[in-house]
Amino acid sequence: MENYQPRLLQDDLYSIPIDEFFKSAFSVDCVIFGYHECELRVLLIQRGTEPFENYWALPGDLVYPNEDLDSAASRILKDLTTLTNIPIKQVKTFGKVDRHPLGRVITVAYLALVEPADLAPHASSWASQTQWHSINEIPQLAFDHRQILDVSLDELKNRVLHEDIWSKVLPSKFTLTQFQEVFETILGKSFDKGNFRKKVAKYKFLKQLDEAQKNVSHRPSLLYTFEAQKFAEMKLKGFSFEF
Amino acid sequence: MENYQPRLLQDDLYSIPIDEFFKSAFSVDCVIFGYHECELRVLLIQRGTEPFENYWALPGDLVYPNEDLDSAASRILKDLTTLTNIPIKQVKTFGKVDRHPLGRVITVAYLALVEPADLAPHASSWASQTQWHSINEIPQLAFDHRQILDVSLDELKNRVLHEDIWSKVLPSKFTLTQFQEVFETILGKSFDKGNFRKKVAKYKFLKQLDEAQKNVSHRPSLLYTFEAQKFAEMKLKGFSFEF
DNA sequence: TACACTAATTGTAAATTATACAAAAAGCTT
DNA sequence: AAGCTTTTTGTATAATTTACAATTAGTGTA
Repeated sequence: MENYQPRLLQDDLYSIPIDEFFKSAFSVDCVIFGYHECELRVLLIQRGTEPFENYWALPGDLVYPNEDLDSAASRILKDLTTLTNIPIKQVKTFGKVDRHPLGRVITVAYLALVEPADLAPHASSWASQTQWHSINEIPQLAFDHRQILDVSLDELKNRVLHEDIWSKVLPSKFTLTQFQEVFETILGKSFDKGNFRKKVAKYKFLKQLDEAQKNVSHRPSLLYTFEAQKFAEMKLKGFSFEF
Repeated sequence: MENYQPRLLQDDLYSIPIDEFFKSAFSVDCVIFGYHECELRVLLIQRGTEPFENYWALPGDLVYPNEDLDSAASRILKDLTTLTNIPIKQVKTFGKVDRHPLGRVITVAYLALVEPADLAPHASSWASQTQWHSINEIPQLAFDHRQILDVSLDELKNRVLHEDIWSKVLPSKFTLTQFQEVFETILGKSFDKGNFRKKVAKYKFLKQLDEAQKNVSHRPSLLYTFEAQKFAEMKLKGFSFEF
């Protein structure tokens, strides 16, 4: 390691031994949003140890010395929710010197959107309490987690327009109304039903089935499926929703 | 530090002493784009030491133990360009286990857009060669810097539509043609002049001056200034360019 | 069986915006 | 004064958005 000297500032920096740079750690914090029937929630854990004992916090963990950053995020998501096929992507890294009371720890925030109903009741290997919290009723959070949550919520609004993470919270056959509700809930706006449907009809990745709802006390809706392949093609060409 | 135990996996992880987690380091790499007269370039340095000796690389440095992440990025930008009032914002963190041959080092990429003409010839405190490279002629880069550059270029295209970083590469009084050229160069498209101008005329943050170009051998263009205040207001309301 | 009820689906006219050009204007140059 | 170049304005058409209204297809009820 001795050759890797910081090179920009020669004067004061060279007086810091290189070992001092290798006394920090990094963690991953996961912002796991859950969408179910027009409700947006986030998964929080209650801490069982100091610092911030008993505070609610985003689920997170230190990254193993031999573990990729992305792998760490997937591991945490899986341990918490048992879900493995959910895309979890980086949001931002938080690196204030004093953000962790016990040492220099920077944390990388990751974001996922899941359907809570998909979760098997998760194993108790996790000591602390785990709970969904409505996005409008968030308790005081440990560390800088409130800031991380706010940034992640903005990022969620952005991603739902540019990526297909919304597809994970819809059943395999869904109505256009359900589709619309996902966007209305996450973006916090509402759209004219007729116009929304007309806009959406152009998208080739929504395929209409020869099948309709049953046992609803009104005109049954036609069902659609999501064709991930087609979406990927359009995304390559720069597609994004414009709601 | 002893209380901060990783909590997710209890079995194998608890056998790793906590100290092992504090043997990593993090660095900041700066992707400094330069725009000048329809040319987009990036600032690279040539490494003077192993690993990757003599390779071109993004300017970067380890983060001081007592230095915020954002501060480290500003420091590097300032040392390299002497510029201090340029916004430099995080792009993404790269954290593959093997990305650095000499140890576990994750790096946080930052992005800035500057006007090369603003740079005072920068001090020689930096040992290695520093050079602007056209975005279309990038040599082989050290580490995973090519990937970092690619991701950052995408991010630049995105940010130029959502933020006012373009304002730093225009003179304080500019023509609408100059304004248009910035977007054409960075986005890699071209726009109809008349239509572009009509669209842009609506934006209140572009203020027309009672002043025109001089000594040009054609009809002189009216000059405009950028009103950052107005832009900030519109951005709060969700404004972004739609080119 | 017919009628009411609900939400799905389709339709439409007006307003707005985008697009592709063309024409006119204003300096400098010769 | 005529020509050159780029700016600036204009315009007719096409395309899209918007705000509603009307119709439809089921279920539940009289």
